[in-house]
Amino acid sequence: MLQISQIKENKAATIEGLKRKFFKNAEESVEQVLTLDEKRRETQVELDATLAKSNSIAKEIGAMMKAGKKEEAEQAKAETGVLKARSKELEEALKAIETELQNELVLLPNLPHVSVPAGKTPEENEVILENGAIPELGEEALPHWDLIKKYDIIDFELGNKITGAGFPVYKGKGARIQRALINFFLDEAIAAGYFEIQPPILINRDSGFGTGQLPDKDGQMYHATGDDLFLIPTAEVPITNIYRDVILQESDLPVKNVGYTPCFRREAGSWGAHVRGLNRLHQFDKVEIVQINKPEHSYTALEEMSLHVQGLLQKLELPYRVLRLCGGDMSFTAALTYDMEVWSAAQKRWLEVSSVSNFETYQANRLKLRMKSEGKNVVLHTLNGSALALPRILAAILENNQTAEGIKIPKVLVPYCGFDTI
RNA sequence: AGAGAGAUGGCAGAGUGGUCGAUUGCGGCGGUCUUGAAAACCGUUGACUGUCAAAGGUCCGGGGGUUCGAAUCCCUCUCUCUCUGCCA
Repeated sequence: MLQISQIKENKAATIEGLKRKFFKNAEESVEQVLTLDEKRRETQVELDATLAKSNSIAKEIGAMMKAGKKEEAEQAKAETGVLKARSKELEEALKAIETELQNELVLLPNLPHVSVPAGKTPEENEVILENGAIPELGEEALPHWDLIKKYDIIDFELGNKITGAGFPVYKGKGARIQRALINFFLDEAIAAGYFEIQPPILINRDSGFGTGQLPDKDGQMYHATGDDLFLIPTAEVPITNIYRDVILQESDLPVKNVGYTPCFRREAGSWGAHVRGLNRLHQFDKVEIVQINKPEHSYTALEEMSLHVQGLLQKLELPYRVLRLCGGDMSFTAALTYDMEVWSAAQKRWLEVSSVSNFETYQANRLKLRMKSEGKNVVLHTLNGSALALPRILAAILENNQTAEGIKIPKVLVPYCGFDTI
């Protein structure tokens, strides 16, 4: 959620930023927000004055009662009736204005960072780096959905039976390489200074709101209606919400957390081409890194996170590229996002395996996540990124490393797996 | 799941209708003393909002109500603890 104070101070820049995110009616929305805020302040001021008067009369009545001036007290009581009615009126008005303001504010996406390229579609994302040799496979090379059958390591049919489409069953070496990847990713993050967290994977509405999944994206999450809880789409949600309504000390920063969780996404409406096999699932595993930083350090942290993710891909010997997303392709809440994609040699296309973003104050403002600095509360910056999401990494490993003798496991994973070939 | 008890400032813990935004202790901060430290003693110390600064407003788990006035009374929700039951 954008900060009203920021919108007020940088009205033109706000409108311009909203436009770069292809937000419709930017002028009108900003105007509406500012008008509502003005109205809110006026109402608040009048309400405060009315309450102040009531308070002082109530105090006087107390004194009169003590002094035994009963009649005077009765008279004063009669006086408060008008004030009471007025303050009730104002309170209701204030509530209505605040709700309206909140509803309006929540519709505004985050503003893009200056370095975000113009553009609307994925084609307009900027490729800023490509690393690693693209493997050339022979004609007989198989896509991963055939490889998993050939070696019997992941079973989609069994998943269909137990749950439904998009819930694969990992078996034998398939299960073991999953576990190896998770441990490898966690160990690497811990070595880079991250603190491991194992959060709940069901979240309540407040948490969903805090990181921006609610109110508008509830259709993307699985909903446990009996308890009104949601299955997390990413560990970002519970790990960032640890800091909801928290005021940190300057010395606590930066906060660097890492967590492994399964992730659940309904992916309603996004099924179709290019989603075969492991490319898109309803349940998948992911190790997520989350940082909380002072505003002046957040972009350095973003680069650091990007390099961390790239280091993982290098160690796994996967060819990858880094994209800087354009305004139109970035998520609602991000100010700057790098996507990491690995080359899938049999599908012959890039697969997104990580998305590293700086949200600046957008989430922190909703979360009320601040730091106390020189007596003032400063809204902090939040960042997060996948490090990494498993299924597409596994797909790339399977496809890129296939040989006549089997699939070669990347060296760095061998100690974690306990085998070097599938 | 059933019965009972409870939720108050960083922590502990008073407060049952009128200078209570809240006694007190610990902790924190400042000082005296000391070569230095500790101890002791003195002072100070909740948060949010608002403002140039004030004033003002809000907050005693959340929400609602009674009252001129609520931490205190009523309703409701959530959570915690104890006992019983069940269970990985």
